[in-house]
Amino acid sequence: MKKIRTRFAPSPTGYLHIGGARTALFNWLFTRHEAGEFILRIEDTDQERSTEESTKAILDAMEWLGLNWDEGPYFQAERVDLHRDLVQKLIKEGKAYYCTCTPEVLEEKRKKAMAAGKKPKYDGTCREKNLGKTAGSVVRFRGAQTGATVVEDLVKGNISFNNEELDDLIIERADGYPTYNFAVVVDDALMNITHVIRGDDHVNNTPRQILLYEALGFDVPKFAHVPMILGADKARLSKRHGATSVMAYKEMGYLPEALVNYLVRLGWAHGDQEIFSLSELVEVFSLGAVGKSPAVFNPEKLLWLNAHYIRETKPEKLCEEMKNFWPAIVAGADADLTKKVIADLQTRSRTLVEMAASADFYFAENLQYEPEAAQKFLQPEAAAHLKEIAARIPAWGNFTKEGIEEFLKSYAHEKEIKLKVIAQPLRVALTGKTVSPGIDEVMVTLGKDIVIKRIHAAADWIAANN
RNA sequence: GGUCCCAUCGUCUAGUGGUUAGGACGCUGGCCUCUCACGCCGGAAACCGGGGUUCAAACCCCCGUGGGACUACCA
Repeated sequence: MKKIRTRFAPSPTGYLHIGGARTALFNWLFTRHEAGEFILRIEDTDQERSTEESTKAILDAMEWLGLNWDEGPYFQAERVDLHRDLVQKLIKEGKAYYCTCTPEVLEEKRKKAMAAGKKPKYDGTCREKNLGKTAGSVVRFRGAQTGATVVEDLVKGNISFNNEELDDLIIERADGYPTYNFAVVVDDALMNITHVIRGDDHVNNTPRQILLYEALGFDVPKFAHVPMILGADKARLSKRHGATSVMAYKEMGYLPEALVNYLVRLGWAHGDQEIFSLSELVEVFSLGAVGKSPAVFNPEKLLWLNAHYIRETKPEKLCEEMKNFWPAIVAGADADLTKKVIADLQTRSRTLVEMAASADFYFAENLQYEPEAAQKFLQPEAAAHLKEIAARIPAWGNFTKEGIEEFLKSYAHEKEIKLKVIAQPLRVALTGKTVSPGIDEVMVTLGKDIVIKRIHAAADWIAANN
């Protein structure tokens, strides 16, 4: 049996977007599952729109997602000699011909045909003229005009096209560069790609490509067209639906595991399972389980998955991830402290950005109180409790989560008050907010000294403001 | 317009002739509780419509309807 070889072939005309990432992911999973080889090829034959920055951005995003490749990146534009040779071969064999119709004339004819309610396909003006190469001429493929071409698709099943629907597509442009449909066939064939997995916006191109494979004498690979990703309005996902760049999600504080897990569940399922690690996916992924219908991108569920992975990830590892998100003051903080802060915040953060935002009070030199919080809880009746607690803490030996809980409870019991009577004022004193991690966790993380200092500061504040 | 694809809760989906149509996100009631989360228990919520085939159809067939893609000297 032939070794499985797949490829991801983005065009470097922008960042790697969500849809492309999922296509890459499906390719990668299928290949790793089959122990095949995954090739990366940059389709940069559009000289106008391709940029190096885009190429780099795509590579970065692939790496961030953990989608490594075995060969490449190859650059299609560096292979034009190959393409041109094969174009010449087709011309010699009478399977392609020069065409001198100008884009303007073609556009005109298209409009007319549309207006008359006819198919806007190339009318074959130059098909039998046997023209030679001239300035501005292009090369067209002489397509079959009868019969049918069947695409045997691994996810959609057999799709049949009447060849008369297919017109003579341009395979080499006036500038001497091959067009997509030609270059992709040549490269996939020459790179021994066995399975072409791509978005289903390509299904209509596939019969022409099959004809090209056959004309060139190449084996036709297997095809798998995965459905599109749509926005909330069911239109193809685009910028107006929100962030579509993979790296934008990194910047917004998403973990790659979350994005991968979310993306794979768009159009693919394994029973009722929702959570998958990359290695687990490699084990269970199959193209047969890919659905046929398009999926709407749902940011809420992504957020849930991200929260899940933030909760599940070890604080040590999150420390690393958090480096780009912490406020500036954290730079000098010691790793032990940041680890504790992360542990406190893990169940309460849906993104790393959120986590950083809710961590600021830990590092504040002079804690600011939220006005409503201070007004409600930093009242004279709380001051005595705060002072007494601060006075007792130094002697309290067991300064752990459990120890503090015990300390607070026994204090409340002794004073015959509810725990919450002192918990909220303490919370405001220590965090400046009414919402925070558990008061015991906060105290442990902050440490005795800062706790005492902040409680005194709150008592002073009460005295000064009443 | 033509060609092609698609169709189960709002969304992602399980389901391949006989199920109280299952799970997840979101929404929602409750429990837990020092606040907020987490967690746990419960609820509302779907087979696009019409014809067939069959003892029996979400599942098979046909026709509608709706959505999407393509229709470039873009990929």
